[in-house]
Amino acid sequence: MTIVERKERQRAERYELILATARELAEAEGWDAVTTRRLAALIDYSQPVLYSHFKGKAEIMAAVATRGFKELAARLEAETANATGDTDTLRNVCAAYLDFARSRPVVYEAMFVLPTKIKFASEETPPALRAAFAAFVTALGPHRQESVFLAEVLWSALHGMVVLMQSERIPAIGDEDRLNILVRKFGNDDV
Amino acid sequence: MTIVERKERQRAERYELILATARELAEAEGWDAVTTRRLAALIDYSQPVLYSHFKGKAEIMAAVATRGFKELAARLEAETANATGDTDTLRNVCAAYLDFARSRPVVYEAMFVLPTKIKFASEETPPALRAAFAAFVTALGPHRQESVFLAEVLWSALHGMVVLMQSERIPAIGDEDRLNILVRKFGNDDV
DNA sequence: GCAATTAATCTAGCGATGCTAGAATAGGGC
DNA sequence: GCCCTATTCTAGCATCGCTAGATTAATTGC
Repeated sequence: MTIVERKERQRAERYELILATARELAEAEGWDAVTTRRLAALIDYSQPVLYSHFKGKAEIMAAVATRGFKELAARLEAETANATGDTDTLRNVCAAYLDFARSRPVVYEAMFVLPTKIKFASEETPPALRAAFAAFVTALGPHRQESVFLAEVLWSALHGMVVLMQSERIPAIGDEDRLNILVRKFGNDDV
Repeated sequence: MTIVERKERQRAERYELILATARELAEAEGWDAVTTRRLAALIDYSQPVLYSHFKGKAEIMAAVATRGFKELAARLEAETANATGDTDTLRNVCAAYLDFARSRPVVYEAMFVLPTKIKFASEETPPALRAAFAAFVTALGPHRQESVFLAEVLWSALHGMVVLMQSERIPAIGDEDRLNILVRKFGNDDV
């Protein structure tokens, strides 16, 4: 069985190599530059090898996105876990979300912008994605009415800020100010 | 000169035909289906004719987007103009924005989602786009601190709701509830 | 250790895409 | 009616995602 194991391990390594290379190429030149030919050349294999791991380019991007969900969830949960009960938890979670988007713009794009087959807000939703959303609900504090809708609106605002900034539709400067406003508006002093 | 005039008029008509056809095809099957070949076939001309009007597909989409800015600005200004001073102005403007996105999803996509050469928040920004943004500032009411940043955050929230809904990342139901929350949070009772 | 079988990988190609150079065709001016 | 100019089309390029079939490598059976 050890031969089979070795093969499986090598396949798994190549799977990871494809994902890492796709992400790096996207980070360097954008998703449009991630063509199956370039990706194959970068991993020193021919095109069809990609299709033995993934059904197509979209599935590669979905896999990169799934990794992103895990990282995002970890970052957000780190903030809610450390929550000392002070009122800064909401701000910290929002800041962590914006930081993630800033540090991994193309992964963010695959997760939340580009067409994806990943199901949101359904039973098939990946656990990491649910966890990330749950962090918003937690950060908004307990005992609030319509907390799911509230979290959706907060997330919408953050997402809007991210994509409008990334596409240069709102200025990069003002970042901090906008976060301040958002936290003030969604803080726990109910209006 | 009458012959030249006729030619110019025919060219202008064909320009409009291209834009209308591109929009209709996008509305029917999405922007991916708007290929230069299909578009040319639909207007009963060959491909290169498109390039005598536009530099490329991106420019056609930008032209459709520009028309969209005008329509959006008109819709939003209709709400701020009718403002009787009551507190519903903000809600009406937000609702008008969401309605526009709902009624013209692909135009909205060209305006605010897809990569575009149209400059936002700069001196080259089209007047209609400025007017639309100004409507948000107005709707938020006078004498408010950081009114531009505030408007940017409001717009971000609305945009986030639109794109996350259109890409099925937040559920279609809850629409009304989310609007209620947003208006409550951004209402003029400063916190 | 060698042949036969199976698995892995590659070459080559299909039907599209956006875009364009050069040929063909129309139209207006004299 | 002829010529010239402007318009439009035909045909093709490079590239895209993806795949069938040939080819090579690895594994198994003897």
